[in-house]
Amino acid sequence: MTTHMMIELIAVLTAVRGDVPQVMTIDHGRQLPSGPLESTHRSLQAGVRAWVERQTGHPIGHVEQLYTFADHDRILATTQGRMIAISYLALTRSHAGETGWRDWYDYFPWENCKSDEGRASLALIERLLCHWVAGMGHAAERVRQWQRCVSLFAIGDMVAWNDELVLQRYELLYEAGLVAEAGCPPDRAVPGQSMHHDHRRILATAMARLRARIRYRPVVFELMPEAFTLLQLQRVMESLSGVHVHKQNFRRLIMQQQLVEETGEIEERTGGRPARLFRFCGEVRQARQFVGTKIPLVQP
Amino acid sequence: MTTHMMIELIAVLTAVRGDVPQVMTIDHGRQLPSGPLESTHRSLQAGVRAWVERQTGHPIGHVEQLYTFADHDRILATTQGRMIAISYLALTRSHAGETGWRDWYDYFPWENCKSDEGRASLALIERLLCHWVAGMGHAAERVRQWQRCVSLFAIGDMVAWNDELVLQRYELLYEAGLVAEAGCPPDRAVPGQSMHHDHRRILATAMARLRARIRYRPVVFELMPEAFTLLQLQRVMESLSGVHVHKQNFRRLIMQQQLVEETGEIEERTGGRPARLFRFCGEVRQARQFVGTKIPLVQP
DNA sequence: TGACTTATACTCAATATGAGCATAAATGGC
DNA sequence: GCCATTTATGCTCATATTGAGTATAAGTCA
Repeated sequence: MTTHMMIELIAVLTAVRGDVPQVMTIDHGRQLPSGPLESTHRSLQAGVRAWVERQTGHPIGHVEQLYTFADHDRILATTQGRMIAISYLALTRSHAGETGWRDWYDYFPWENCKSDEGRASLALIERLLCHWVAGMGHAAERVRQWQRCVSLFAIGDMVAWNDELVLQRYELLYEAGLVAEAGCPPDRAVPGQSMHHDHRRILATAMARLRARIRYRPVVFELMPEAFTLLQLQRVMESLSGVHVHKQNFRRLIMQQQLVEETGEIEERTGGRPARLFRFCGEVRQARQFVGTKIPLVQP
Repeated sequence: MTTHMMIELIAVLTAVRGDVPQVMTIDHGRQLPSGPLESTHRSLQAGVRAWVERQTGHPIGHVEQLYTFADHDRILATTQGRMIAISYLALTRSHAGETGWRDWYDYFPWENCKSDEGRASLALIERLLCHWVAGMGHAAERVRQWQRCVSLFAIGDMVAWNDELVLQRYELLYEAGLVAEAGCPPDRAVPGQSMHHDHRRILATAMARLRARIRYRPVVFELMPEAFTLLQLQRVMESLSGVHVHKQNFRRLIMQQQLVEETGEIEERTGGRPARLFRFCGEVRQARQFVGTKIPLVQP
């Protein structure tokens, strides 16, 4: 009765260059880095950590388990066993001159509502989904699915855009047959690069998790350089979440939570008035490490 | 290089009887129900679902993956492979006359700050932790660990109790050698029943997850009967989170979010003035299923 | 009847939040 | 130097949310 399983560890390694969130890939951007759990790994997280550090040479800060699933498409022919994939979200800092990094929004253009490209992509999706729903047999089903489209893609201003529903939006597009992974011919698919297996799905899970995390936990700082201006921090938050932030309110919240302290240095090349540099005060925070962060993420 | 793995599915099946949260166990409360992933299971969640429904006869509502880990203590002697455990949180409704249900707080008395027993247990823990910290060599380490005790167990009113840190508190007690699972003799251990393997740890993870979920998602209703009074709902929330709620504010928030609608019936046996009965309006919610819940959980 | 319990409606002060105004201090072009 | 432009930073203000309490209604039980 006991079936033999192969365990695959999949990492969504994320960094930010400038203010563009990026993900580490292999196979020309078609796959996430992954490898089998080996007997030398002392734990699952140790396996991921060892594996990622071997690949990138960078130490990883935050590592977090995402999800475990049995991959349907990849039954192991040799052993009759199944493939179990355990996915992780890992964060790292800078990465000068490394290969394999791709922009998040190459895979999910519609998740970047800040950019023109993102908005164009959303407008196209709205039309395609409308067409998909229109082709349905039952009227009740039409209404139900259109409601789903409306709430997930914030169609028609009746409902606000929720930046954490990355996975649900991808799944809707998959169901609607609008992504290449669902067998859609490229010319009729929604914009955005596809990936092998269900790796784009895993990336969506990671994005959703990170967008949720940065709201309540000071994990953004894992992605920031040692010293940064408040605008740099804001830009990173905005690029991760894909939405705009009210500048003054953002500063107010960051300051009053005492998440950061001044380094004493000044950044001169801001393009305007020079800005104070800050660092994350992790030392102070470690004592009360379980307090949350609250960061205001609002609409444009 | 490929190692053979055995996959075990572990379920933390939770229900509420009256206003006491309970967990389904086997082996006289010493283990969580668990079983191997079988080749007939079409997916991991299907495996858990089929398995739990076979055990309890109840349909399960909400099922959610908790965590996957490699169990260190249980290397499979036969195949040289490792044991991988995938744990799930499952919610179900009533369960009259079934065996195997145990109170949450039999395992974690200190998590129930509402009860006298819980407060007594916390007072004892405070003394034991104080003793543990005092016995440390380095002064810096003493300070660091005491800080940790203070913030996790809200010692001394400087920091508020955080009901979601169930796992971190258990891990601290484990590190301090104050639980039976860590090899502590029963007479010197903290009150609370132990479990085999790391099942108490998994239960802690589930409790933490559920406490976090009920804040933002309308999952409480999975545990409620069809019709209920607002006080019943409040009592369930309080028992799950282990803290008190301000009655009037709780009602205000529930009502203004339109999570529930009146059934038109009246509950007469309240012990006081009769109360209106409500039901969860899931139908209405399904349309906008991605909106959150906000429930005020405060201190006594 | 009166003590006690629960239900329910309101009030009020303290914060938190969203949006904007105003000023400071740099840049570059003329 | 002067001015438009950019970013930084401090401050105000209306509104919404939250925590806590008062008041009253409508039952039970002794």
